[in-house]
Amino acid sequence: MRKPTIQDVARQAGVGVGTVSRVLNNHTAVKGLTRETVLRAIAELDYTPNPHARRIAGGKSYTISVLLPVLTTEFYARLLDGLETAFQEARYDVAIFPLLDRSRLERYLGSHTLAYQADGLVMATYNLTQMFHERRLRTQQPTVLVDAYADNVDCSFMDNVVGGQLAGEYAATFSGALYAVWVETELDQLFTTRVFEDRRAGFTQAVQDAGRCVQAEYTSSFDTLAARNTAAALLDAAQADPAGLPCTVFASADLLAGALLDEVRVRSLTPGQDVRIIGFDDQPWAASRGLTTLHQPVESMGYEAAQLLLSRLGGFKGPARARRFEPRLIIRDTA
Amino acid sequence: MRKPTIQDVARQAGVGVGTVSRVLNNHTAVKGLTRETVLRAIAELDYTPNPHARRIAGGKSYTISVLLPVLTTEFYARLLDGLETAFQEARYDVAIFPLLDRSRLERYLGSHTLAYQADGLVMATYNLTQMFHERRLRTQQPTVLVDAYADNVDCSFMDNVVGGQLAGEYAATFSGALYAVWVETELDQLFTTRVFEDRRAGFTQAVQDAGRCVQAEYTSSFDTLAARNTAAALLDAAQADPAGLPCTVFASADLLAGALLDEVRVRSLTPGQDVRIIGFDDQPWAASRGLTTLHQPVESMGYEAAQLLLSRLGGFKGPARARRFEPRLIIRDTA
DNA sequence: TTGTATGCGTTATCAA
DNA sequence: TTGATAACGCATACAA
Repeated sequence: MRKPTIQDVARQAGVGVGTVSRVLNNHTAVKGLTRETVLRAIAELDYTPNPHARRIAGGKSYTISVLLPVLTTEFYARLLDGLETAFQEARYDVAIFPLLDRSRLERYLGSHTLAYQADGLVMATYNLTQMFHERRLRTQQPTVLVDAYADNVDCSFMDNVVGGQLAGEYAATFSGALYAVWVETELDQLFTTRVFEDRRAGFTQAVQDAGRCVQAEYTSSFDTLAARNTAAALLDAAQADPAGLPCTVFASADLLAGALLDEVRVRSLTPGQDVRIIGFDDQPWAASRGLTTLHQPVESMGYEAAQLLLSRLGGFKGPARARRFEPRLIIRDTA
Repeated sequence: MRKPTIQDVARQAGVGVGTVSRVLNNHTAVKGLTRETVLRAIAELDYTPNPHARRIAGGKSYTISVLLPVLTTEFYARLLDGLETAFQEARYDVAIFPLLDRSRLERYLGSHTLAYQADGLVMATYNLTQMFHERRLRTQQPTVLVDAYADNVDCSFMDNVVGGQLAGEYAATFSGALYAVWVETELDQLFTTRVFEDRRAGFTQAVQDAGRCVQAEYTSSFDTLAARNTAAALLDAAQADPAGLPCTVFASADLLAGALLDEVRVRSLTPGQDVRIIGFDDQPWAASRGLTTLHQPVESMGYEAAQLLLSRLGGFKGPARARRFEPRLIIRDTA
């Protein structure tokens, strides 16, 4: 059976197509009663507007392309949630371009689909911007950065420096040795982010300000095996040092904190007592494991990024804006 | 400046719009000369057809939705490559729906976008099909499975049983003990696949057929730390056993093989001599590390899946077809 | 083999 | 506030 069109709805409601269209788009106040009638007709016919027709008539694609690396899925799932919620509210489609690797990025940039496919671009990785600039791809479309910061571009970012500071301030309240585990900066420049550097900077600053110093710092790649080995090395050192325990460890990502928690347990040490642990990210398992960590308002960051872009699409011409979000310390059992 | 339309091209080429359209779609032989003229005009104007107009005029979306889990990115990047190549040739767009988690699946199924957005569906995970059936979502659209098999649905799949057999046959040619490491079946039912069970079945069969038996089997989750621990346990056992070395190990995924290779090196054993290793997947690093492994024609599998779907879209009405692809043993240094 | 005309389902413009 | 109607850019049936 044929899909109902706006014509069918208009007929059913006994109004003109224009009116239906206006209801659909929340246009200039359609009179309450008429609006009701139209909405009822829409419901009765189970009508869904044809997006393609809308696109050609409107001369826009009503689509936003989101370029995002596929890495720590949890984070990006939440980010997408925020983005999609906002865009759906504005009747925009979201086309996701998962950057599985560099060759796929090339593919997207090469394909002309971006030209027609998108009214705007969301880029969820810092270096992508650089790439766009380098390659003179100063994309025609309005662009917004999420979870990244750059001048002259709208962006919605997480203040990882503050996150690190919160961790540092809290860690400094505990007596005993202070340790920190950092994430090795990735080699792949495409997906490089500054988040870990930022967390480190904030933490170091806060610890210094508190007149404390870090006993030892460790670095691990973002990988369970490496994290576990690093945890073991850290605990070896702490246990060997007469003044090493109790100690407080800032693990700059929950993945690292989890590995440390495992290793602490294996050694029959008590988390939160012998070894206090502060993570970062508030992964889904963090609550059940009692991990003290920093929670990031990722959805809000995504939602706001979308709003920034939508305002550009709505004609906003002002200078680039930056929206800052702050992680929040969640105190649980481990510290 | 306005984007050129098909009208502009027709004017520039001195032909009718119909002719331009025909050239665009490789329709009924347009005379060679006319074709040339049109193509030149297209090039001169740097014309790109407006996909939205095409969609509404054609009454189709010319878009294929691809639902795929985001797991072993390497594999899916290659799979997408095969799919996109085929669909691009047929002037179909590909909309990717990365299933980061279950809630996102719900989102896709719930949103009406699939209805208009796709003429066909590619599903890259076995259980998705089940879900579609269970939820009576017997999708209106023609559907094809990739890297999965089911009755009554077109599918293009990798024969992991044969892959396991090849590994088993080759392993059986070596004297000494035989070991195997399997991947723990994932708990998340959504993304469950049968690939590891299949590899195991094939391997076991081949080893039995060769009159050999497996000394010991190990299971590991798909994770570097777990893999490394498993490798250590295996080598502990082998080294403790007077007849344990030299031995041959089938690691049913390169991730496991890599961890084993690391552990072998750490113990100053010689891969390919003390411990022969056969992996599975042929990851990008496999060649440089000399890993003997099974290579899967993933791109071809994707390409063929696309062809199956395209033939349905072209009106093919026959019964469900299944295209089978076989892994190929790549012998390098480790075995 | 090619050109012309019509239709696709919206949005936007202009009257009413 | 609403209805009628002209775009939007392409595919396709039909005519030439």
